[in-house]
Amino acid sequence: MKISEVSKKYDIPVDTLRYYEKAGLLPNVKKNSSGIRDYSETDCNWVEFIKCMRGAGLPIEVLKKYIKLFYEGDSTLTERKQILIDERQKLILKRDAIQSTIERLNYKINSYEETIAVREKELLRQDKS
Amino acid sequence: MKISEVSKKYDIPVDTLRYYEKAGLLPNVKKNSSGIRDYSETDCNWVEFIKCMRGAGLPIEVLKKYIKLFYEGDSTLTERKQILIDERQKLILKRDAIQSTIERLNYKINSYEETIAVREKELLRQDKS
DNA sequence: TCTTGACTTAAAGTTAACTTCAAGTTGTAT
DNA sequence: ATACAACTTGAAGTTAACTTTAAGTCAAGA
Repeated sequence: MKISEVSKKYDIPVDTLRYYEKAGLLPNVKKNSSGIRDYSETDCNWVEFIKCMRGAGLPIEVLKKYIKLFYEGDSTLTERKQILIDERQKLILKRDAIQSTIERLNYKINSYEETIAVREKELLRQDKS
Repeated sequence: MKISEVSKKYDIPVDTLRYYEKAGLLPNVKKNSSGIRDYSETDCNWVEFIKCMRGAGLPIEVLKKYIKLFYEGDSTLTERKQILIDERQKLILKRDAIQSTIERLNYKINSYEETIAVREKELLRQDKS
């Protein structure tokens, strides 16, 4: 798979894909004799994984570390697991912060609706008098 | 209230408080005759609001717009409400993306646990033989 | 063969949100 | 009075994650 196809498939700019590779997130993308990238299925799965994790805000550095350990083999299993546990915990906190902000916004939006309703009634009363 | 007290109360660096003010998020902080800031209760409430919204990732620019409109009075009520609705929607999407990433991590962590358990059993069997 | 569009690189530029720095002023305790 | 911590400003520096630019190479169609 060429970079432009991967780009389309996962909706990630080609520049970003090359950037990820340079940053160490895709250490195994092969190139043909003329230097053009050919993404394997495994590469694509990594791209999809990276997209998901980045979408939740995991830093490049963390993903880099994780992927590096992955390619080091089974001796890094527990370390990799710990990274995922740590990041999951951060996501839980982040999700909860967002959730309570959503609830605060719900409350505020309701207040706005009430205030606006009152203002409209007042205008109506003025029209009639 | 002095800036250092506000900083302590809300756990926000003084530099960040001054930065917020410069960015237009705290347009009403008064200064005494020698130029030292004196935060009113209203200022503090804005600080708390900003902290909450920033904690969920709302951009400075959005908060700046909202606060500007607030100080323009009742004629901006519906526009302010719309900003909150838009930002709430973004937060909902963000929360859901994080939630599905958490679930994916749950699954992966479970897989790691199983894999590690198998590895440990294998080691044990080797020890015995 | 020539053009065109996709590919390559390294390096510089951008954006958001701080964070630090330099240089000076003020308030309080001894 | 003097030290010293906290305050002030404007400007420069930092970090993460892209994004753009410049300058070139490669492959396929007219």
